[in-house]
Amino acid sequence: MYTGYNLEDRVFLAVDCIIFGFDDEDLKVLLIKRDFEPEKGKWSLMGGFLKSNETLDDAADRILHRLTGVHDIYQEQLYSFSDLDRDPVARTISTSYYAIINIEKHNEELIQQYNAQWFSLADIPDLIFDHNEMVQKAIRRLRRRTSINPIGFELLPEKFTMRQLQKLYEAILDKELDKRNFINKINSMDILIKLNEKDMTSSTKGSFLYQFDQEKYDKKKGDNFYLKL
Amino acid sequence: MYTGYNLEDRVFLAVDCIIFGFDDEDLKVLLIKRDFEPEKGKWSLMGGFLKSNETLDDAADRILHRLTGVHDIYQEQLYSFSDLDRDPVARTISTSYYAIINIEKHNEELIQQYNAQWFSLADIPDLIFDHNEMVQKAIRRLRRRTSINPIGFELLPEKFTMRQLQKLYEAILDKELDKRNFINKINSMDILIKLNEKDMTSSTKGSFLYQFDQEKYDKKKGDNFYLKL
DNA sequence: TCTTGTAAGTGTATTTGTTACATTTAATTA
DNA sequence: TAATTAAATGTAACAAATACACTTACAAGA
Repeated sequence: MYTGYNLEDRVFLAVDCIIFGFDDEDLKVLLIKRDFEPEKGKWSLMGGFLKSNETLDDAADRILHRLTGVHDIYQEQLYSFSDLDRDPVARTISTSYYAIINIEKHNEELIQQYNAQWFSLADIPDLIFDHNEMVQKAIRRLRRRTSINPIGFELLPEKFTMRQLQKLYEAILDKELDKRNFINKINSMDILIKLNEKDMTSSTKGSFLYQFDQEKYDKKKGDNFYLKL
Repeated sequence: MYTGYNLEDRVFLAVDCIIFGFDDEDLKVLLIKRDFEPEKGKWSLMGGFLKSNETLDDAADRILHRLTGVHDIYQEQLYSFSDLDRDPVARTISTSYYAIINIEKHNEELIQQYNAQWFSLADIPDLIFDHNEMVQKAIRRLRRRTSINPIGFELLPEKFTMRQLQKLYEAILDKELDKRNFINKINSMDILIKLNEKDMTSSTKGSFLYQFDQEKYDKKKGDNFYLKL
């Protein structure tokens, strides 16, 4: 005899994704305008229900792919939300994930199909259910994670300037950083390759492009390096 | 018409609790010997199913209370585990929580009733399902949390010596600390009250007892003080 | 009562890391 | 060729973290 497995205790388990992107100025979140019930017409996170043949990670990846066309990007489970009345239709627990993607690489058609739009953190509208809470939690987590893991690179194009990287960190941490100190700290991590190429769009002089050195990073990962900005 | 709410997608949602305690020497975890199926006779975390009228936090509190007799102790959601075959009986997702309790304060009768036992971290046996993974994740989280939040005090009796506190941190972080540096750091946080009382059991000289100053701590909490040990 | 043993209690110098800060360079455009 | 714009670069002052050794209080036993 099995204890506890009462069919009436089963619940819907949703997965909602906070998708972060960066556009050279601002950190942004991708939201969809719902054209289905409940809360049709309101903004919300992209989400879906866990299927019986997939894990939560799978579901998050599927949901993200459906909206952006990309797979296998940085993604992390955030928290499971379970307020009794969080979903008015049925008792639904939601496990939230946050993902960070290169804003240039998503599939524009899909985004339009879902009436999706990028919102700067400062302009996030009222979302359905507890989605605003999820976004806030994701921002806090992303900030903390940034000091431990150099995940920021996922948000930039393959080649980027120091200035872009600094702008990104400033957007994530929501504070200004000193240019020289920033460069020194980044260089001391020793996980970037300085290219013999310049980006000429930003100034007449041009600024050197850098690339993330995955190999070096993988070697150092174990050392648990902490980047204090 | 509602999208996605298909009854067959519903799952069992379990809550499993990693319960930490400290006995002056070692950090320990409370495990139960299952006298019910599945995996009867094996060691596991205390757990249960989420009921329709409670949140995950509620469920974690209920489960913890059932085993230890205590309510309202430090407790935090850890992670939701969802491997397809993690539970052989039925598709079950488990949200794990970890709790830290004063090892002296639990209800001994309840513990015996559940065939529960405290295990040092080094001696944790094979557990059912993915419970070992949960415990490992909880340990990592507890270690990280310790440097941000002085949650360690929850594990000690109300009055404690500096040496006990140091032993506790050494057990949590699994490394030796310098006595003088430790005391200086703890004092610099300024959240302890030094009592005019000594504990005479540890030495002939006796060592002063301290108490956690909840009021001072609450005031400082906002400053997000970081304790690097 | 004096010697011995045990853990408690205490401060500083050195090293390391963090911050603050200003000038020169390279190229384009007027 | 002068003016403009952003890029690139190094150091000194300050703060924080670490390493480290001797004295004190008391009890127990000689």
